[in-house]
Amino acid sequence: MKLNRDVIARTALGLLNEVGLDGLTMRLLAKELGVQVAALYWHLKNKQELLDAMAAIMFHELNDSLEGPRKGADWTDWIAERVRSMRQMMLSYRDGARVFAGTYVSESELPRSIELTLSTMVDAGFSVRDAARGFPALYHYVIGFTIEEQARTGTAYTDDNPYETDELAFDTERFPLAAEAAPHLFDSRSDRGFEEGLQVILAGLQAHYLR
Amino acid sequence: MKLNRDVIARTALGLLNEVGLDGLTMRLLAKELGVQVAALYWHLKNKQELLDAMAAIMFHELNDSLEGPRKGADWTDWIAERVRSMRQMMLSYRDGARVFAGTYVSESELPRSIELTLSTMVDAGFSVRDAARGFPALYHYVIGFTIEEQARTGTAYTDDNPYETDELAFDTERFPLAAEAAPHLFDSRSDRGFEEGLQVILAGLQAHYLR
DNA sequence: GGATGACCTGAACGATGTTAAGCTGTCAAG
DNA sequence: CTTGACAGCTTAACATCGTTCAGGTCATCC
Repeated sequence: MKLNRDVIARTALGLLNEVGLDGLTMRLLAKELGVQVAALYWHLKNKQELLDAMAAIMFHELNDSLEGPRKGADWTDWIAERVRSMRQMMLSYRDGARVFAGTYVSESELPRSIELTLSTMVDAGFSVRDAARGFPALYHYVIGFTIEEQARTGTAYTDDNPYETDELAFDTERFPLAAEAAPHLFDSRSDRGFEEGLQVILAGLQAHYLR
Repeated sequence: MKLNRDVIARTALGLLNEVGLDGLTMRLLAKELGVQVAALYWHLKNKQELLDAMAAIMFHELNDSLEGPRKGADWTDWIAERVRSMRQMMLSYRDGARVFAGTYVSESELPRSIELTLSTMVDAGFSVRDAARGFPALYHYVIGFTIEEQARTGTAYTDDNPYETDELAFDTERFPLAAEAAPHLFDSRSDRGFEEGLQVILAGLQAHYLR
């Protein structure tokens, strides 16, 4: 198999799910490709460039089949679905959020993705300014949520993951509200929590800009 | 000076601002403390425990002087101020968000901090459930925003930081909205963007739960 | 058929986190 | 006052990491 930037990055993403971000070494990646380590440096300047290429593929995966909303569809449905699929994309790779967040994507799909989002919101009544200022709230929410989500199940703690203490318990006497809220705060079905935050922010965009 | 977990972690936080997270090595930290590397492992099991200790201090710094809102004050003012100071705390250390996010804090201040937040929201009319489900939207927003913010000015790219291309320009023909929105999307005064997202989510909490 | 250049190997460099074994002082027990 | 234990450190080493560099191999073009 011919080696190139893209094959390397895809193989790296495959390995990511087996070994996690900290376990992803250049040597391991080279072995997986049946090649010596130094060969990778013919195609990539350094490891950061590998991570960028991985993030680019993730971004591509998210946006290449992206279409605008159907005529007449509610803008919130379309936006919500985009945000959900962004989380799902990151969740589909171990440490996916850490790889994706803060890695620059120069993909040509970036402007198209932005344009589609803006036009959907503008069609719904946002000004361009408001759409551009408002949407990042959702973007940063997904990033933050998913990073925290994956940190809880991540590799940072090989054993004794402190997040896995069953039901963080609060002192009912001193912290009655926290104790009552604990099942909601540490719900293991984090889909619920994600969805509710998403709805809150959508409601916020509506309330803050559309009336 | 006597060495202990706390002194080590505080020194590490001091070093962080000079060398960044990737530059923060155990050897450098030992040198700063006038001690041999292995000495650190008497006080810490491994580097992850150092990071946890650092995050714990950051959390402490944020919450030890925390007070509830004044009687009669608007709940959004108090919540907004907490969220702002959380961002400022993370910004006050290089790579602060990466250190803080996804690092478990077992501080005894955690329940008090949660209790204070919940009670403020409950006083404002939220049910305990809604407060517990709604507040994380803000929390995750700050995390995501600040991580991205610091990634843009971080150390991942020693030179040629691709975020610093002056004014990401979009093709005005093909992406008219994106081009028009560019000054808002890549505003270097990121305080503005942060504040607006914050207001959006607060409006969302209000709209989604309080009517 | 010899040169060129893309692509890869082989071997090394310095730096990293971490561990094992041994030294040193303090301080309580005898 | 001596002795022994133990906290706290040093010294030395290990495996592994990202990265570099000089030198190979092999198709391609003049």
